[in-house]
Amino acid sequence: MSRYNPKEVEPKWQQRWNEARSFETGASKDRQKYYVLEMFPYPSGRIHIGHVRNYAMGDVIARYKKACGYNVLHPMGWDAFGMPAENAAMQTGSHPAKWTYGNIDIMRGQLKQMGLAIDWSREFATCDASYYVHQQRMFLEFWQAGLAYRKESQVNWDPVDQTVLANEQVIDGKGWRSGAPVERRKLSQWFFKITDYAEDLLAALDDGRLSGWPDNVKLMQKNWIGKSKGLQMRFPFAPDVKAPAGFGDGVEVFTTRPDTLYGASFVAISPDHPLAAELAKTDKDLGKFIAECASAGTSEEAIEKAEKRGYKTSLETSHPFDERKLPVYVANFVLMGYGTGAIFGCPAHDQRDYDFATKYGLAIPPVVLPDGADAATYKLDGEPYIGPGKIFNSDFLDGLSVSDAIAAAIKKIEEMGLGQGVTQYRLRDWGVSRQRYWGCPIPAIHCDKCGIVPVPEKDLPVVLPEEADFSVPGNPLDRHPTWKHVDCPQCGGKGRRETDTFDTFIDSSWYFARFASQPEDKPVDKDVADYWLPVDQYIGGIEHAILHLLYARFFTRAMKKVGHLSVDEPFANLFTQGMVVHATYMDGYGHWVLPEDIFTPTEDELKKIHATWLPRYELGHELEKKGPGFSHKFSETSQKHLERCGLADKFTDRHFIGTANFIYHTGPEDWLACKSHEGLLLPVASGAIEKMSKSKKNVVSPEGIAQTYGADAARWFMLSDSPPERDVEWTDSGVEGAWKLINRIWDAVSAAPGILKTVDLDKASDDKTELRQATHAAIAGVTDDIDHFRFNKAIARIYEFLNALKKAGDASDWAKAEALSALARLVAPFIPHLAEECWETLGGKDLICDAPWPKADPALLAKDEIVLGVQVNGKRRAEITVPAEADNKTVEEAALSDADVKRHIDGKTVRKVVVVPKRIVNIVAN
RNA sequence: GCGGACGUGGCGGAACCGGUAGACGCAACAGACUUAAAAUCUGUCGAGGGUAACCUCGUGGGGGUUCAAGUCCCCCCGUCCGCACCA
Repeated sequence: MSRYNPKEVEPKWQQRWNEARSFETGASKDRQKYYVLEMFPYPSGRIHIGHVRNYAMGDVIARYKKACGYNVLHPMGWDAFGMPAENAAMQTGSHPAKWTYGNIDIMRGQLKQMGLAIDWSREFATCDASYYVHQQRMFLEFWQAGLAYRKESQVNWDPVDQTVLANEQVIDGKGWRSGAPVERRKLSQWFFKITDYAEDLLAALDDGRLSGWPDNVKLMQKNWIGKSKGLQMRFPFAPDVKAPAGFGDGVEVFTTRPDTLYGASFVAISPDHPLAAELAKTDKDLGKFIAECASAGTSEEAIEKAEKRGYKTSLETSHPFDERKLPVYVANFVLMGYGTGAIFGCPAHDQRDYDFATKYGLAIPPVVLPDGADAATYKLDGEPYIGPGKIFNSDFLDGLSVSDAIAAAIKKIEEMGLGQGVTQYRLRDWGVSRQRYWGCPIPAIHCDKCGIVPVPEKDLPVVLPEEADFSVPGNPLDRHPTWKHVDCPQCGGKGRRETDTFDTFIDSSWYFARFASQPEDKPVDKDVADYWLPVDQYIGGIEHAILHLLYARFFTRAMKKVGHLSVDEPFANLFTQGMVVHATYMDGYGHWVLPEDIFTPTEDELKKIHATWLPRYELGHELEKKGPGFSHKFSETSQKHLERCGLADKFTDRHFIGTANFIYHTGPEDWLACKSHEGLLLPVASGAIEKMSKSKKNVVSPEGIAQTYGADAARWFMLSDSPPERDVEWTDSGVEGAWKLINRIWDAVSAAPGILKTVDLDKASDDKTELRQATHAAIAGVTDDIDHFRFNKAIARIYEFLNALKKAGDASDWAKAEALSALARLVAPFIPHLAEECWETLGGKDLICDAPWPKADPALLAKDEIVLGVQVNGKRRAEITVPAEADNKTVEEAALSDADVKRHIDGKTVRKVVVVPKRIVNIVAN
């Protein structure tokens, strides 16, 4: 019996699959299709273990569905545009294209080593002109169809890097790379009209079109779209007010609480509101106030702390229902981007309005009376009342419930012609312009005469210039000496290319459609795309729950509108897998340490470490307990050591001890060890188990694992321990366990070489031995578990099956052959290389990746006898064995005559016997 | 602040519609094989009590519904995630 050697076996089968083109998807449409897709990777350099988990899951599904007879599409490509390539160019001078394609070559090789059942013939990168040309084409179509437009908008501008930053790239009001305070600027940008689909994107979440999506993702999308119904209405200026030019009608506000209109005591507009800008022209102090608001931080913290501030303008509006006049403020807490950028303030029933009114001494009249309160004596108790109740102090609304009053107020305002009920969304149009080089060029030309003009179809693709200067910040396309200078396609005069490129989220918004069909002259061949779409199973990280998935859903609708697709929803079933996490390690100097550099010290080594490091440790503890500025008396040994090293006085230095911060929290007896560059022994403490990241060095390389244990072991372990949607901790003992399993399977198989040639499994057997029952239970269980994405349970069942197989030493050859044949096929989706090797050794026909999935025989799943638990007064007291088909009466008699049961009901009267068929018997006695 | 998910042995986790809590794996311990170690194999493995059969307790805490609760309901505690001045 030879030991299993993945280093030889894995490449051998990868080559066979390649030669047989096992995973290239045919064009035949006669079989039922199944499209399984994992979110494609960004080519950052090397694959990491998280990729392995992601692609292993998709691979299980792909291989399983293929075995079940589906026409499976399982492609791979590269999300290849993006900032890291440009950053690399700035740092190393390597061109983004060279960097990106180089990484792709490396990562493709690594993925192939994983033995994934991927149709590599469909591979592409989004930075291929042959891909993005269609993106440009579709942009022009969207533009024509009114789905793309240009407008001025506020952006986060990094004055050092000279680029627009996404909100996520602004940290505490500063640019994430430059650290410079971010400015808000108005820029003319391209937008996609995703708000056109707000209602449908929302509706599909609930109407069954996305029944295959996890609830949490649907909820996040729902919140993101943020639908709210309310009233948009106008507050006319008071008769004696001179309205500013262009604003004669008054102030347009949005509210979800028109029931509280009688509680209004002010009107507030956003500092970014056009009316504010107009007023600032003649009011310097207001201009100053607006500037202050603009420079305030946009971080969470800043918003949290930001005080409600307002500037009282000279304007006043009339209340629509009574004689009151309401002052108009410019207020920092009113957002221009939501609603109309203006509100009416009802301090009694809104926290923000309450804070504001308190600060500026405005009236706070209550208009909602909580149930059970007395209208005559009711007073607010230091805070606004947000809950339900009856409206009062409100004339025609008095006595109505909140919801009835909302309807009544809207009706009245509509009758008065001051506004109408509207639906608002939090979702805003998708700004897609980026001042970057490494992205898809936007095919538009600016002409002084003709305005903005589309690049004619025949001139597509607009490709990036190869030469570009990355040595200074800013957009290399904009400062390129020649690229942007072109003639206007309309008038032939001098024009300039659009130098912004597309947000890379666009690239990933339709790649799944391109995988299905790749004609040269259009984005997709509609017939072929209609066959493959939607993706039957999409798999990826929860971090894409909102943006990527929402954009892809929008893009699919937009592609449908311009005639490329027939579906609304791109992904029928979505699975969000957890991350791979790993313990972090830090040495005594406070440096992160790679797991592979750590070892368990011998006793001698530990003594040496203690001699040097215990004083620091002690000190650290004291510092933790007492805070800085304490005096500490060292133990005698520590003191001697310090003096000998000349460190005695240094230990009062906070910085010095700070370096050892991490190790204070671990007992010295638990210290691990590593060696410094100079070869010195250092203590190492293990810390939080976190997402693997380069900066914390808690990474393991998939290549290293594959070298030691093989790709199969890595795949098996990634799927075995935790449920797929949860995080899994990478541990050495875990992979070793997987490696053991591989050898156990190999041992079982190699004890019966050629058994599938000597035993004819087509000849039926009426054998009903335990092994056969175990075989069919395993088939049924594993099948069900894979169908429900429970890979960890499927794996547990395979272990159980393997244990049963080992115990069944005396089973017939026929039963053994059946068991081994099933075993190989059941493990094939998880550990495909070993499965092929087993299949060959057993004497199976052809490749196992083409073999059909085993079928469970229902006759063998049904057991003749079952074991039932018997409870007395709800506590389990005995077990009885009864025929599976025994009726309740027989079961009851068997239970009552059991010796243990008799003992427990001795001296009591049996009141009731509950028999739950095939589950349990409960005897109630007292 | 709003919304959501989760909490089970030393660890990762099973437990389907409320029906024998702890499947399977890891770690640990004992034994076999070995000059020895590794590997492998066999066994033990929630806590407490008992020679034993067995008994008591036990799914974050408290209460409730039920013949029966990890599972359902109410309250509390804790962890994680999303959104966040959204009118």
